[in-house]
Amino acid sequence: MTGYDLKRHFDSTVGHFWTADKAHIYRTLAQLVAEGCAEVETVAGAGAPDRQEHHITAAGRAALAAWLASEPERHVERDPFLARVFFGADLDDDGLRSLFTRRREAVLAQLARFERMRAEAEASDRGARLRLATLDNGIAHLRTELAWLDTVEEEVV
Amino acid sequence: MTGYDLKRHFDSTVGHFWTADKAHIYRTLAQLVAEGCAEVETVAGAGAPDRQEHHITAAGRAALAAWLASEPERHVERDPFLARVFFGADLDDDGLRSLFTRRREAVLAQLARFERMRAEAEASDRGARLRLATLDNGIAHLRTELAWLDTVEEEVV
DNA sequence: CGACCATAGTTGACAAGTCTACTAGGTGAC
DNA sequence: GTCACCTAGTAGACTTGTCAACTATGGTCG
Repeated sequence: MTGYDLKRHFDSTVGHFWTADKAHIYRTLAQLVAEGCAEVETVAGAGAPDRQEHHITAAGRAALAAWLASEPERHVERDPFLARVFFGADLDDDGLRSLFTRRREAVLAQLARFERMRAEAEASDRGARLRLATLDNGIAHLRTELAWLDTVEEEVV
Repeated sequence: MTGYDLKRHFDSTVGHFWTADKAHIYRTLAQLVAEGCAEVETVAGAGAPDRQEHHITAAGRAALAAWLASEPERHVERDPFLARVFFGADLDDDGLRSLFTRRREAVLAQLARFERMRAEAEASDRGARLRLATLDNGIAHLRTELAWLDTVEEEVV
């Protein structure tokens, strides 16, 4: 893929568990090439600028395999919504209700996007099933978030 | 609180949705004081080093209120476990099973910690109920993760 | 014809956050 | 008595990631 392709993939398919800035993508690609994990092939663009297509090398595959088998790095949690709930007592009733309402709307919108993607997806082989499973993970957590919002709004507001 | 107190609170009560490095905490406190959002009071330590107790100022309360009412920043997701699942087709069966098993163990351990905290907690006033709600949010998502793991392991492995 | 949009990529300056090592006093174990 | 650990805080170097601006080319819309 090119950096541009990668950016689009990050924004669409894996965006719910991994985001990336394009400046970061291009710099990381350059680093991967410098490390011998990827190779670049310049392809003349058809009615568009030239594309710098990046291909994984044998060394890159080995590095990927090592990373896949390694212990997942501890995920740094940082949820600005929950942080607001934590200090929610400093909000008035309207502010608190608004906080929950906006959250619900954002979750519902995200859920609708995911379910549309889910409907269009195919679980042809194991790889596709696993990629689909990450989407199902997102959907399951969004539904949990909605159920939790229901309980909290009933109990607290 | 002192930076030291804050570090302990981050690690215990809010760690599941907001982590912090102590170097970062001390620097942020210094910045808050420089901005007039906090004041420092040096308290002689009782059988321990002096404590730099930080107290919120009126300006700090105003900034907190503004932040509470503001739109929650878009949370940057970055989940190293789901990233591995996404590329899981490049793992052999044992590797994939091990990935899920280790995840399940980590989730169960975290869930046990949260449920112990939940049992010890009291929902005395609205503030306490809201803080408890953030814990319940963590518990709900951990249970969802376990249920999802069950489904995935049945379907894919 | 000009405005705007999509493709494709680059760069500098920053902000955010982490790692490591350090100072320094008091407590408890062996 | 010395070693490890807890409290409490500081500081430099570093990595990571973001923002904003920039260069290009070609196509569509009014």
